[in-house]
Parts: sequence; structure tokens; C-alpha cells
Amino acid sequence: MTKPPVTSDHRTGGTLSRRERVREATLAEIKETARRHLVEFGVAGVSLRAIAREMGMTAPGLYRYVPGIDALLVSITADMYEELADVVAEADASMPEEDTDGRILTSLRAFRNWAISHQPEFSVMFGPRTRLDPEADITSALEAGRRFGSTFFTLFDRLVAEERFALPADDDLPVALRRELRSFADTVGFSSPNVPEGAVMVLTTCWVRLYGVVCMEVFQHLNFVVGDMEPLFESELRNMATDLGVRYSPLEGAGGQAAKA
Amino acid sequence: MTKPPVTSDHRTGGTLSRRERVREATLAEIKETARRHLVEFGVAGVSLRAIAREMGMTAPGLYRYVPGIDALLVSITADMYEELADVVAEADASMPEEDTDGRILTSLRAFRNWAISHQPEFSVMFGPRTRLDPEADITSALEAGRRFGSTFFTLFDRLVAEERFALPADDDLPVALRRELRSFADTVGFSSPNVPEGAVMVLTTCWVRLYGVVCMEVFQHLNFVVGDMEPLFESELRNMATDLGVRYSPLEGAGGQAAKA
DNA sequence: CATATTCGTGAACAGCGTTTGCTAACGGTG
DNA sequence: CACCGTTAGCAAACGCTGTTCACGAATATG
Repeated sequence: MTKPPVTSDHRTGGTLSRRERVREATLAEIKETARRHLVEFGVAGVSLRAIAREMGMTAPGLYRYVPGIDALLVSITADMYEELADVVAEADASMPEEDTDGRILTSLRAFRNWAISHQPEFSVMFGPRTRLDPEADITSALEAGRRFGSTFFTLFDRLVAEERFALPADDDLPVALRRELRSFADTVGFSSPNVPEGAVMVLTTCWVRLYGVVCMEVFQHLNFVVGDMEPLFESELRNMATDLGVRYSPLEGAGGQAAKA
Repeated sequence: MTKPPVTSDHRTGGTLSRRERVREATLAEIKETARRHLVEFGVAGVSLRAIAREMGMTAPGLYRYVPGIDALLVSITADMYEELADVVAEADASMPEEDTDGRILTSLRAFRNWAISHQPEFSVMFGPRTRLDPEADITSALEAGRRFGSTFFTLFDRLVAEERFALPADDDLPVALRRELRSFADTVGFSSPNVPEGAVMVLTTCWVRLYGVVCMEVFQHLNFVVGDMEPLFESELRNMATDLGVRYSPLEGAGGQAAKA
């Protein structure tokens, strides 16, 4: 808020005063510690006192950096959305530009892989808001989530552009549904300005399925009876690919034993 | 554990001594209060001290009835599975016996309705285990959940029996997937002893989608941008019905404006 | 150098889960 | 009825939590 102080004998080069630098470093350390506690003990195990203790200071001191535990949790949640978006984007970029099919599959698998290797984070991001005060200000996390979403849906956008799958005629959709789909498309940020509602519906359906399998796996609502969820995920991935007009290719690592396709 | 005391001047009619009766009443009151707090303040707002306070006693007293807060939460979670199973079963029973299509649709809608009208409960049941100690004994809730699942999947079982939809040939499924599907079928309790894996896969796919839409709605991971999720749910329901060979009929209440179907 | 801002602390309040010893009531028996 | 064991419930205490406040000390600014 305050303009960068013109003072300072030291290099004000980075437009960052010495004070601001150490301040930001401390804030970063706080968030790193919080994140580590989240991973180690779950969201219930994140406490200001424990963080302060580990950093060699006292809890009230943290209030110079963060307005409270809720805000801290919201803050690291926003960071995690950013991180996940990067992971997906990197996976996407790791494939040849023109290989749309490969890029899609790789990105979706990257999403799942991040989810199952970051269960506490995923639970906070995609599970119910259980710990936070219902009146807490979560707009920053919401905003980051929206940015993640757009990164994600941009992938699908290519498919729409390439007209990979047959769209259901817009007239076949109930108007109430069409209205919701349009509002969704507008907010989520499709590059094509006027995507047909039918396309949005197919994509939404896919997103629901992806969300469903991954949540089920991370929240362990099936794997206590299924064990290895990967075949199930791959099966769903295959179904989704079919619906999207994407050529499915089995996972390389584990010997596929795939279908004749 | 102890055999019913042969004593008692009063009616031992119900095989329940006076002491046991008031004891069970108190336990019931504890669980009711906990449930109410869960609904009012969310899972984070359920505390032994607050429960005791409201009941006019002190927290340590509750330990005569419950070994701790975790066990209490697990206990009411099990009850909630029971309740949800009943609701679904009642919805099912409310339709004419032979109207399989109607029974399916009604039951699925009952599931969603319960979920969105019992968000805190649903979050605890189907969301990540965020509050409980990871080493807590949740077998009773798991068992209740399994019973709920079997109630639920029994519905689909009829469809398999009636051969409503074309099964994917078992040979088309990767062996790893087939193994998981079989283990799933065995545990979840299908009435048909030897359901083909292809059928189980279709049903699992549907369950994933149902879980996905409902979680998304309850956890509010889309409705901040969509508003009314009902059209989306109905759309998914319609898709699922199609995959299951079930004739979809639009929701009666709200004027459908439905497709030409 | 003097002054203003920031950082961090210690103490305190209110809440939490849980354990420990105690009292008082209750249930069944002689 | 009197006796006695079982049980219910309580007060106190320990250690944990978030948060507020007043204060001192270090730092940056004029």
C-alpha cells in the first residue's frame, strides 16, 4: 500500500526495502511451516502456536504477519491452487504441442497424481470447508481456484475448437440447464467467446466424473474395498476420452493388458 | 455383555433394567445434542464441553457414556448412514413395486435431496476425515457405510437382473480393472452371485458420477459460479439413466421446459 | 541524534479434550 | 430396614488451542 520508501543506503534496486525483504521471508517461512504441518498432521494439526514454536517465536508474534489462523489457511490454500495449476500446465507442456490427445490424457493424469500424492492439500482445496469459520473471507482462495479452473478448462477448449465430439443440440437442453451452463462458461473463462451450451455440458460432465473419481480415491470412500484405484481411474479416463473424441492410450508404466482398442 | 439381571420389582419386560433404560436415554440425548451441534456449527463446532453444558452436566461426566470425542463423532456418523439408507429405502418403497425406472430415479433424487438438506452430515460422511485422529477406530461407521452402500447398490441390482443395458464384454476390460471390480462386487453385496465385471463397471461409473455431482454441490465447488445445481444434477441423472437403460422422466415439481423427449 | 514505526514478547482470557480422585446416589442382597 | 458394591457425575488439574493487550526493544526515518 505504502509507496516504496525512497530512502535506504542499501540497494533499493528490487523496489524492496530491507525491512520488506525480511518481512516477506518471515511470512514465507510461516506459510511453509503451516504447509508442512498440514501435510504431517492434517488440517486439524495446523496451529499458530505450533508454527510459532517451531520457528522459535511466540504465537502473538505471528499476528504481525497474518490476521489469524483462518486467513493463514486460506492463504496457503490459494498457494496450493497455484501449485496444482502449475503442475497441470507443466504436464500439458511436456507433450508435443500438436498432440492434443496426449496433452489431455497427461494433464488429467497429472491432476490425479498430484491429488493422491497430496491428500491433505487436496482435501482442503476440494473437500468441504470444515475447519474455517463460515464467515471467513475466502475470496483469495476462491480466486486462485478460479484461475486453476480456467487453466484446466483451457485444455478442453482445444477440443471444442477442434470439434472432436458431436455436440448435443442446444435445443435439446432444458432452458434452466442452458442458463446455468452459460453462466458457468462465462465465469470459468473459455477462450472461445460463444461456446455452445452443449459443449459446456459435455465438459462439465467430464469434470464431474474426474472430480468424482479423484475425490473418491483421496477421501477413501471406495478404496477400502477396492485397493488399487488406478485401474478404475484409467477406466473412467477412457470413458471420458471416448465422450470427448479423444484417442485413449493406456498408461505406459504398468503393463496395460488393455482392451483391443 | 452382562446377562439381563433377573431382579427388578419393575417390569423387566423389555429385558432392560431401569438403570440401563436411563443410561440409554442419556446416551441418546448426548448423540442428539451432538448431532444438533453438528448441524448448527459444523463438525468443528461439536465439543464435549458444549454438549455437556447444554445438557446441564460437565464434560468428564460424558466419559461414562462415550470414550471420547472421536468415538462420539464416529458413532453419530454411523447413525447418519443408517438414516440416509432409510431415506433412500423409503423413497424406493414409495414407488410402485414394478416401476423400476421410477424407483431408480426417485431413489437417486432422494439421495441428493438428503445430501443438500444435510450438508454438515454429508460432509462428515462423504468428505475427507479431517477432524478425527487418523488412528481412530472408525470401523462402526465404515460398517454402517457399507450397509448403506449395499442398500443403494441393491437398487442397481435389479437393472442387472432385468438386463436393461448392454454390458461391455468382460474380455474388453483390463485384468487389473476386472480384479478390482470383482473385489468391489463381492464386498458391496450384490444379490446376484456372479455379476459380470462389465455390469459392475457401469454401476461404478454411475456411482462415481452421482458422488461427483452431489459432492460438488454440497461442498460448493461449482455453485458459486452456477447458482442452481439442480438442472445440472438432472442432466447427469438423465445421462446416467441412459447408460443404465432406464427411462428418464423429468422432475415433476419445477416446470421442466424439458427437451422434446 | 531524536523520533516514529515495526517486531516480538509475556500475561491473560476463554475455549478445548482428557485424567484423576472424590462424593453421592442407586440397585440388589442379607 | 440396613448393608455394600456399582455407578453417575463433579471439581480440579494438565496441556493444548486462538486471540487481545500492554509493554519493551530493535529498527528505520527525519
